[in-house]
Amino acid sequence: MKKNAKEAIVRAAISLFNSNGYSGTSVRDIANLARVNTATIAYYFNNKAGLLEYCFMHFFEQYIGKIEEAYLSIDRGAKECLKRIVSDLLHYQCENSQLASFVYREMSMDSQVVREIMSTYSLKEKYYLQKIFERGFEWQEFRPHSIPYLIIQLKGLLMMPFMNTQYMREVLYIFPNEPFFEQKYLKDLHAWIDKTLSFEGPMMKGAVIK
Amino acid sequence: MKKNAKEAIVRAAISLFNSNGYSGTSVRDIANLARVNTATIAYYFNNKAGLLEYCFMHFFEQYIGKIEEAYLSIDRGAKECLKRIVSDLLHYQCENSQLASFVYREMSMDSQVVREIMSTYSLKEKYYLQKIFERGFEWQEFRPHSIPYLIIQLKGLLMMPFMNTQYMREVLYIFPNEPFFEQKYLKDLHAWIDKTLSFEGPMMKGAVIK
Amino acid sequence: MKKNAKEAIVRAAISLFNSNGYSGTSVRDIANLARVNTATIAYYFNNKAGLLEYCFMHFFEQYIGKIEEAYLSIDRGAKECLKRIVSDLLHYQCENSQLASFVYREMSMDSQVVREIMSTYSLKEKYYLQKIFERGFEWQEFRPHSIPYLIIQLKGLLMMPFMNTQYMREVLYIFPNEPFFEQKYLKDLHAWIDKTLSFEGPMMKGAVIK
Amino acid sequence: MKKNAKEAIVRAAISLFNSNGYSGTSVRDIANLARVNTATIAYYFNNKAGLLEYCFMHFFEQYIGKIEEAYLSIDRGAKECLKRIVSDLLHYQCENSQLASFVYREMSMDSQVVREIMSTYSLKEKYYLQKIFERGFEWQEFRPHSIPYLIIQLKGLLMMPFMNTQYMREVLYIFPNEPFFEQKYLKDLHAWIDKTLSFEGPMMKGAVIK
DNA sequence: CATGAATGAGTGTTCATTCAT
DNA sequence: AATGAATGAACACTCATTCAT
Repeated sequence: MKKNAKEAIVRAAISLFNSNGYSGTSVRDIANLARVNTATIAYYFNNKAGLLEYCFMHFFEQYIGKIEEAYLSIDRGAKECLKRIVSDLLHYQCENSQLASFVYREMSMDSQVVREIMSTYSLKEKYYLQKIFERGFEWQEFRPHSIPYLIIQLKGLLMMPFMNTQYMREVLYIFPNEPFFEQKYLKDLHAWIDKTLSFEGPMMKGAVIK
Repeated sequence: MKKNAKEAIVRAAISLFNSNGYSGTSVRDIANLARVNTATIAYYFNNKAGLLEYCFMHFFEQYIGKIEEAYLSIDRGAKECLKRIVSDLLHYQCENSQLASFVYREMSMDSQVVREIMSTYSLKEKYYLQKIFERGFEWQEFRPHSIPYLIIQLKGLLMMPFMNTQYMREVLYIFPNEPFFEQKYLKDLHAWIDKTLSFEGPMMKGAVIK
Repeated sequence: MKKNAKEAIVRAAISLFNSNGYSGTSVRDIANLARVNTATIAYYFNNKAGLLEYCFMHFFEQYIGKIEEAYLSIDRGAKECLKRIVSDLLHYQCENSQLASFVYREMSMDSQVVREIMSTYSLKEKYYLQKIFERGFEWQEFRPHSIPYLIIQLKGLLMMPFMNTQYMREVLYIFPNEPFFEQKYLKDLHAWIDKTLSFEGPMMKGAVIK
Repeated sequence: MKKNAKEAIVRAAISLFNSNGYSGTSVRDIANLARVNTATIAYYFNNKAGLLEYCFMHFFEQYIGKIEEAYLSIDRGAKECLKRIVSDLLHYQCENSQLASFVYREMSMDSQVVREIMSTYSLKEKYYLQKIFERGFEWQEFRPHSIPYLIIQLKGLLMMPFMNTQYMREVLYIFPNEPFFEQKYLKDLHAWIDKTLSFEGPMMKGAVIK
């Protein structure tokens, strides 16, 4: 247990950042929860900001990884590719719901630190989505539309369940970290791709390709 | 200028809470921006928490007001009613984008204060949406579907542009407080209602009624 | 009730000063208890210090008054006179136990304000007691002894029950504002005068005078 | 000097609490006098209240210790034992006059903190005094009398010189921390035991035992 | 590898007081 | 005669951070 103090710190940090926010969490709180000395955090991450940075990096490294990996299958069609991305990202969020929730929230703050980390990943994500949408328009899989507005909608649908998990649980009785949710919500996301984004449903794709 | 110190405080608070978060903002920062003394904040709102509460109340009072008002037109059809709600809420958010942005973010925190204020409004909102969806199913305007999952999607689409305005501006070049955005995004929301939520478009409704 | 706001303030002040001490009591607390506005206190007493001063003056004016009045009967013998003083002061303390308790405590602070008020009264008190003791020695009513040391003992015995009323009540089950206490304790004080201060008891006095 | 910051804080605290009272003293004042940082006080004592508690504990631990130690000699007679207690306590107070003065004053406040600490010690003290008085009555060393009333008088005589040292110095010209005072006042206390408490003087004890 | 001691800056809050009304 | 609005200064306390060990 004492061996990986670093991991314990990260775990504690994610949990507390998620409940109380970054500036609402003190390094002492984290240290207490992780059962290490306060100075140990400085030892591993230099700063409180360093710890935040580590969490963000950790999250987005994998986040972008999923997108990049799925993008390799672009040749099987834009819709197919997008569906896979949506599926993988949803799965990733479900598995790391606390981290996702906290990262999405903190992203919206004016922090210089966050801003710098984010920009790279945001641009990468935009790049891939843009590519896929353009391909979809070209091959007439998707209804022509403003790409930024599509990105908003897609991200809105994807992120929403993790932006306010407390509301999800206590008002809607939906539990985003249960496997049942993942299956069910994935269908809804695919429905959006099929109905709103695409021309008129899954069958169209075949017709066009031919 | 000295007359309405209270209003100045609220304006400053919304702005700073939006950029730095609630716990990332000190009452002294607010006081400085509002050009009043720190103690004046305590005089009007007792607490920093009291100021937060005031902002939340202010926001949700109007937010629910819009929904209640629009709900009166339920007899003209569920889809029509829902479209009006979406339109009004979007407009309200655009006009108060800072407040909306900050409220949506802070809602996701584990604060006891926020929790208590929220619960009432969240339940009211759910109540009206539920009524509308049920009516839509009954009159066969909407595809039958799990109501909570519809609420997530609707709220996701509605809230997303205001959850991370910085990302919107700097990555997607979309400016949620400009009138152009409102018009354009409203169409997308209506498209979701027509394509994904409803059976197959605006004309269907008449057909069914017949 | 609104007529004599001043009296209400004083009453509230005595009560709160007694429980929480002078610096432990805020003018807002006093104002709240007296059901007046905070500024009303400033109106009547200028200062918080002014209110304290008023309480002290009020207490010592009467305190010294009792001594002066009793001193008029010095010709009936020093012991007789001292017993009357002791009796009157004890009675006065019992009737104003809260005020007495608080004044005795606050006297021991290094406050400049208190110091100045006190000095006059302390010197007056000392003057009369000194006179009485000297007379007692001269007429051989009292055992010759250092006057300051006698004053300490006398004051110690007189003040003690009011210096820690909470201890009196909760540990010794003695209630200094009940009439029973006054009667009983007065006997003890007289006993001290008879046994320790005087030569050998009440009867001696007559013998000497003869 | 930097080594024992804790001790420096306690010394400074006792001095300032004594002059200005607990609530009249700010932690910054204490920190300045002790030449440490304000936060250092929180580091060692958590709270301002924690520092107060420490002072009280420190005082009463030794105070009760003196009583308990002296009580061991109860077999040599109640009067003898009581005289030793009085002697030891007087000596202890003289050596720690500032602390004693401040503790006695603060005891009379309605503070919850103080109340809790006190109760234990007050009861212990009462227990031993009661035992001694009862023994004294039984062996006919002491005049039968209500024990609580005896305790008041004894404590009044013992504590008085330290309850208002400023008055002692400036009005009576008595300096409670000088050795001369201790000797002289001890005689007075013994006189009270011999004259008022006991039957008729030191020799009586032997007579009764026979 | 990890920590206990200590800190300067900053936190939210409360204070006694003022002043136009 | 009495007050509501507003304040500057002070309050106890917590913060992230440093550094010798």
